[in-house]
Amino acid sequence: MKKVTPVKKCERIAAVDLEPALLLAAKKLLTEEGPSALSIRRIAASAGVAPMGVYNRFKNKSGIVEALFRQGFVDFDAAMSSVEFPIGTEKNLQKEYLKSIEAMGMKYREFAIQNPGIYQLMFMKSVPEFAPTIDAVAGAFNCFGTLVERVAWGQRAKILIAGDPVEIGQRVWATCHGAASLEIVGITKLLDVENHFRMLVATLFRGLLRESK
Amino acid sequence: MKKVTPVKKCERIAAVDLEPALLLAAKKLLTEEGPSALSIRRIAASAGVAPMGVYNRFKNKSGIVEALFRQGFVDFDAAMSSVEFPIGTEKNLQKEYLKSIEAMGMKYREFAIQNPGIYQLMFMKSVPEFAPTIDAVAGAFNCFGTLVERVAWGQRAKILIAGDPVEIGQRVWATCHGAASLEIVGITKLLDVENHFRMLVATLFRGLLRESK
DNA sequence: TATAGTTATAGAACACCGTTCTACAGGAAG
DNA sequence: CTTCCTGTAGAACGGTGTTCTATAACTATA
Repeated sequence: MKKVTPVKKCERIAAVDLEPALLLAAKKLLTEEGPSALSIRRIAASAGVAPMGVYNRFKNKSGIVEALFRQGFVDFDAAMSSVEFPIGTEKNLQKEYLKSIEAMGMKYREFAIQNPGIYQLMFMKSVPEFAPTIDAVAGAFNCFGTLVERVAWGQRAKILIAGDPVEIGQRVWATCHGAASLEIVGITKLLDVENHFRMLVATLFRGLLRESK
Repeated sequence: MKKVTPVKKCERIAAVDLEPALLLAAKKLLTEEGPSALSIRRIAASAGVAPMGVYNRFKNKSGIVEALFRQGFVDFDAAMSSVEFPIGTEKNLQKEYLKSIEAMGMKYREFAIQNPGIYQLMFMKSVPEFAPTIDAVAGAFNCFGTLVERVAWGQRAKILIAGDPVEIGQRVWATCHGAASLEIVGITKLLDVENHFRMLVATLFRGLLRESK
């Protein structure tokens, strides 16, 4: 038995690239049937492979779930960053600023409503046996930076009250998350939930305004 | 085979009353080890009985989980209702009102922090295979009434802005839930989370004030 | 090209899960 | 005492995550 220099995994090219197929199948199961349908056997079967096919690409179930978790935050960040933001010192700056904030809020809700399975995985521990690694959590907090920057921008423009922009950003996040998550799990009697969300964000920012109007 | 009038279950007295013991064991498991530890076998073993002992008292797993769910809302309602509320038309009424609102908010957070397992069961679908019956959901919405009443009270006292008190109450609930749930799942970098919660509620109610101050 | 070595695969196996079935023990009613 | 019913324990079934085993396929070297 002679020792042999091992061959790198990535040098090998699979006939079909399984990893994306597995992730797609997992996302589909999570979205369409919820967390309890997210099993190794079903993911593998849905991708047309044996359960071991999952373990060959990922360490274990937490591994593939974490891949969904990370991709979720990438998509989430893209959605949030896509919202336009006032650039210069225009006329009616405060009005423009609040309009963009409202748009961010509505974009937040849109992401949550359109991706409830992923959203619950990201923010609501919906897969009980899964806990993200500290590395994945750090990646998740990156998206938070965009929000903090926009809060700080509003403070520099003398629109918002003073204070730690991280703490104030967390107030905004908590507010959006509260409404979105209650809506996802169906804890509401309201008919027009979209308008409720809009009003909630508006109320919070009325409370955050430097000058009362 | 003659038809016999059946004996009522409750006429029989068990040596030890198993139902409370099972519920206690279930709550303990949920609190100390999380939703994935909440299994029929472990609940039964923890109460010193075979798995069938659970099925004799409850229809199935959802049955015992729903009992936890219902009891959670009873305890939650008691906690919320325990917060003092200004009664008459005192001096500094607005100040007193806002103080009691802040106290309610902090009580909300206290309940969530001290009963994270139950809280997640109640508001975050933490047990994937469990969905409360419409009857249990109706019971859950009862606690919401207290909040709505206090919002309406603030409107009558000309402290808060006008609007549907149910919708405004939902804004308050969503805000508290957002901060509490993010704290429970650990999505925050803040050091003083308690103060953050207090500031958030204060911000929301600054936005809900009729007269800007 | 032929052979050796490494990898990915399928499938069985293990311990756990919720649930159901079966057989048995014990008390209540006639 | 006999009959009936209830609550019990334990096995069993199909599901879960995970590991092990044997085989097939592919890469690298002689």
